[in-house]
Amino acid sequence: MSTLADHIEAYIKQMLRESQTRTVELSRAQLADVFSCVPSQINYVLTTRFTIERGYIVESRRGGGGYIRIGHIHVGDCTAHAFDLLESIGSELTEKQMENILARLVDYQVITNRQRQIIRGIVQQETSSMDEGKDILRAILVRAMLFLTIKSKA
Amino acid sequence: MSTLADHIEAYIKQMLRESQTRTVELSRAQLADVFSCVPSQINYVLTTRFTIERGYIVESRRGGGGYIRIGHIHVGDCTAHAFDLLESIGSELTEKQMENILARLVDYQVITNRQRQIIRGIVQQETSSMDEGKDILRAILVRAMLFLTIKSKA
DNA sequence: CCTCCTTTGACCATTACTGACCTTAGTTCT
DNA sequence: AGAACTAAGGTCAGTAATGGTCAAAGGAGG
Repeated sequence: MSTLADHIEAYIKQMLRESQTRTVELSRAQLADVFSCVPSQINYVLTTRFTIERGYIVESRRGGGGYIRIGHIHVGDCTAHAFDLLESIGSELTEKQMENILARLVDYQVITNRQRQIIRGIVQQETSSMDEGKDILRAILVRAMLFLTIKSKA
Repeated sequence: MSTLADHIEAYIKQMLRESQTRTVELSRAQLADVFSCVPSQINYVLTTRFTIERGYIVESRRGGGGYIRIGHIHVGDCTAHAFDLLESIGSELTEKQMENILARLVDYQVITNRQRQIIRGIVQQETSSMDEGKDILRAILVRAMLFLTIKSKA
């Protein structure tokens, strides 16, 4: 965690944690000012880190009294939600899609950060020597490992 | 007789030993500079020495503020046997071979009986619709799930 | 010699950050 | 009501800063 974008991300997540409603409203210009950066840097952080794939919803309004509102989708039963996520994996899974799923499962505390790293390593290991079909094998592997993890807990 | 790669390996391992968290973060370019070599030499060392089989987890990020992070997973004696078993899995694994391995792992208390059943189910699920290559996929799946289980414990 | 491991470098991919320019919404003046 | 002004936020393309890949060359040992 060392770039400006990382710090802004952490800052927003902290605000989210502190808010009861899992929603924060902020002013782009003000936030940019806090971090002494250009306002568009905020957009950069929002579009790269607070995506719908990771469970965030960002709304905004321009003009006078404009704002940016960030919400985090959280479900009561994390395990159930994890199952849904897993079932959404089709026959292929790109690295980006995998990252998003892992990020959400870490968020939901269904897997630990360490487990995420291990899963990444294993997938990389197993797919590295392939020249085609990586996405297919990745889908199978991720599904298998996550199912095992989730079911082992239940 | 030690090569440059050996020195870099030793250097990183030293850093790991000195770190409290068993994790080090480094800059590829800087490290290459320390050893006056091309940056890709670092990748060579990482891919040949810091593999998941040897218990290392390597993460990296490109771009501004990029980094390479290396973590180490200790495996206890209780799981050492399990590791040997896993490494004995070749490119194919029949159902019988799988059953043998699972039985031994249950014996060693590396996995529970319940986990064995879950693994069976997942393998069944994933291979059922294939008409050839089942043994290959089974090898990959079992290896992945068992690696994950063992390493998650460490 | 032949093979395997090491080393290098040219070329590639990804991520972060900035600034000029654009769009939208509210407010005020005529 | 309409025009002009003010106050937000949005886009996008360019630049810089990293790390990744791969094939070819080099070298040590058998």
